[in-house]
Amino acid sequence: MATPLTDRPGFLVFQLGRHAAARFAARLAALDLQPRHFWLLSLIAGAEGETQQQLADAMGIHRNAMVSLVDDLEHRGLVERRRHPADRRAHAVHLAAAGRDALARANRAADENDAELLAGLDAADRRRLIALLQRLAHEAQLAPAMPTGPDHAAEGAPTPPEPRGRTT
Amino acid sequence: MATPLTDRPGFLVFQLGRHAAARFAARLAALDLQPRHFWLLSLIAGAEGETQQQLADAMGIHRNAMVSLVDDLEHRGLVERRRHPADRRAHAVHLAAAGRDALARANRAADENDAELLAGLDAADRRRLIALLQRLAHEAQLAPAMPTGPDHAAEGAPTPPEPRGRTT
DNA sequence: TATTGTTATACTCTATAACTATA
DNA sequence: TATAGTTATAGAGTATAACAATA
Repeated sequence: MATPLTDRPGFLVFQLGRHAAARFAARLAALDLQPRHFWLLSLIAGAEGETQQQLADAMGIHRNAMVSLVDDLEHRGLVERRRHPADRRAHAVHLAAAGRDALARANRAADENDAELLAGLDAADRRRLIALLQRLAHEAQLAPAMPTGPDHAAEGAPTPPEPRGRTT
Repeated sequence: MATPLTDRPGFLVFQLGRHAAARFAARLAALDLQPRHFWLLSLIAGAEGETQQQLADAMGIHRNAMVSLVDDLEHRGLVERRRHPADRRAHAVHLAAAGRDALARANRAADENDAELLAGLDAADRRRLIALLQRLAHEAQLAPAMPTGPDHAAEGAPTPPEPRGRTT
């Protein structure tokens, strides 16, 4: 007998991730933002002045896709592209004052979203679930997504193992 | 202080879901299948003869998108569209013999994928995590995705609360 | 010679509307 | 009048290649 779909952790995280992202997108629409914008704003707030390449690595996307993402936020006046102090090819991406406000509002929307997602769990189970998910993310070597200290130079952001969808 | 991204359950399930889906897609590519095909095959195997509309509801997609999905599997000889016994507008979607074989192989790929995802957890923690995720999915009223009994007529598949991404 | 940011292109996916045949 | 399936269309997202500037 095959494992039922609903007993598969991979399927469950996929389905829950899609659901959470859709709900979050609906909430963020009032702020004219998308979940990826919130992710990027959070990254920049946690490490100001990083290059677009570094930010793209942290989000697991290509640097080409990062261009339009930074464009979006810059046109809204939420971030700034400055000259990189050490590399004239690169931009140093910084948070603008309006970006801090927008991030604060988006964080409140994320709080609501997480509260809704965890509605059926008590405090102890919430802690257990988050700890287990963090262990999975760590084991999968997913980008830390928010470097907390000054010691995050070169070892992060492993190259994803070519998750191509099609062979044709 | 705002909650770090990596402490947010919504972000964690999103990131892990994306990762698991990408890894699974890479494994399934050898079978010329995508994760959504596996999902659909599993649904049909669990409830033969359902209409495309019912299958679309279970997967949380529009019936328009279901057409090409069933087309894909039918062209590969994995499923069959038969006349619905009670409604001549509808198709009854059934699994072909080759579909059972393909599903068995895809289930083995899913087993590998889940094992990789859970690599860092012992058996007890795996059970705890799956149980917690199932409670979240149940609370979010996500489609059961695999009706186990004959008593799943009309009450399932709640309409998703318009998760539109854009206002413009 | 390699890397950063950028643009262009094609491809996939999604969302919506319309049409038909049935109910 | 409403629903199941289908088709067509436009939009968004993704992946790849190429280029200029700089390392």
